[in-house]
Amino acid sequence: MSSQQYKTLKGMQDILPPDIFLWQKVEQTARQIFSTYGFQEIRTPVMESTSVFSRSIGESTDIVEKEMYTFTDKGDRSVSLRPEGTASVVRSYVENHLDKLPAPQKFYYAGPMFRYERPQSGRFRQFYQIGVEAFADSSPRMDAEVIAMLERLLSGIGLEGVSFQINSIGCGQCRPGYRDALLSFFSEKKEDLCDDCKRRYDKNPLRILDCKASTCRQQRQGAPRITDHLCEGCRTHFEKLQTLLSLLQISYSLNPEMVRGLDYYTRTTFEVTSQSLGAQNAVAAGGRYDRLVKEFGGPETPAIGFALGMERVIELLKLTALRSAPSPSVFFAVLGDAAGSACLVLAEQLRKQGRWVEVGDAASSLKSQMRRADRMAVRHVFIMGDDELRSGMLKWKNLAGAAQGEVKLSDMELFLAGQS
RNA sequence: GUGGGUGUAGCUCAGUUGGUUAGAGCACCAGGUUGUGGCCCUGGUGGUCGGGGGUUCGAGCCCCCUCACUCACCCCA
Repeated sequence: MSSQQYKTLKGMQDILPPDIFLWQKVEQTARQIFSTYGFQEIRTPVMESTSVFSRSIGESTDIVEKEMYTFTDKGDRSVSLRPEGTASVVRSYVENHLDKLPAPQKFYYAGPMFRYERPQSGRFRQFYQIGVEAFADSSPRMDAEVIAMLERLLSGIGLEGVSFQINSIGCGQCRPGYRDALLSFFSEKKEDLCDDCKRRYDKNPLRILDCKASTCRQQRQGAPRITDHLCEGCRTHFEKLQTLLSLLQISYSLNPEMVRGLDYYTRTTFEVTSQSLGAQNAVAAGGRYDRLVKEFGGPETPAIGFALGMERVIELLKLTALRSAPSPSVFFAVLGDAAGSACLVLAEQLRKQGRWVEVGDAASSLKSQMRRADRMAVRHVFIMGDDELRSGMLKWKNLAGAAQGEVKLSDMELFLAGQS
């Protein structure tokens, strides 16, 4: 405790067994499901030129203004650890001319992100996201596919009690008009808003819509809705998406007050939340960003993606899923040095077949070795001593039940094959 | 960056109005007669009571400072 000199940095943590098995399960499921939708993995560096993030996420967002791990490298360049995944993927898309691949181009990534924030429940300075990005398809069908894929992932790993919310925040055509409508609506109520919202009024008025303060909740009664201000294109896109989601039998709710923190979003936005998580209740979030590739110097390319917060998903899984750590299939309890050596050889043979095999410590008692095997939840224990070595007959015991018996050394593999 | 809460064994926590070598449960290790786990019994390992200073004859308990963790706000996955 206090005698410990070294510890992880604030907001960073080790991921250890048995938790790690949940992480692996989520990652494996994601890879499997994503592949059925034609998404391929992309790995980008965790560090980029600072401008990659500041230009895409938005110069005046909190992420860029105060939450990035930014420093100057030895070549006097400003570099930053990635605070999210999309900017890097878009940079890579443009840099590697991925638009020349058959359209649409679909990618996923998994890895750590970094934000210098005060940690709290479900929020860390190093956190992991699994994300996907689909380029060069502006159709609401792609929106529906991406959302369906997310839904299948979450149900595939056994998550329950999460809800999908969708919204459209319009495009460069219609959002300015909505923003003006919002500003004029709140202009006379500004003094009654909380201090944070007075600031939001100038900086990001859409944020007033999801303020938690009760006074602001009252003040925004009757505020104009983005969905009533969408241009023709955005409106039909949004309506079509809803039709498709219903067709796919994905349950969702409309949330016209859902806003986005990142500047690059257009049209469709969506979010998956859970009531079991505390204040940071978003499990996954995403949306369409039809102008970002162009802003990065690439061809005009629509795109949509989402990111899922691993720690939050794991937290939810821990609430419901039973934790089953893998366990050895075979344990050799050995008595005497000669038996120990013999079992070392046997263990190698069985491991070649992919079995997890443990060999006990010949220096400790049989009782102690049995206890150890039990605590590891081993399926089969074999006892090897001088007698067995001489006769070539091994004693076996099934720890789950209490069955025991003998088996010829030469029949062991057959025996195990029959048992499992 | 702002506010609240908590810091006693690996984990979860007791610790009476400040008073002798600081406890429990769980976990871990080992025994309970020759080579058999789980249940039970016994024993053992393990703590400078987050750190520093102060008050006192005496501080895990009181005061100050500090650090860490945690929850919430801001913001966000």
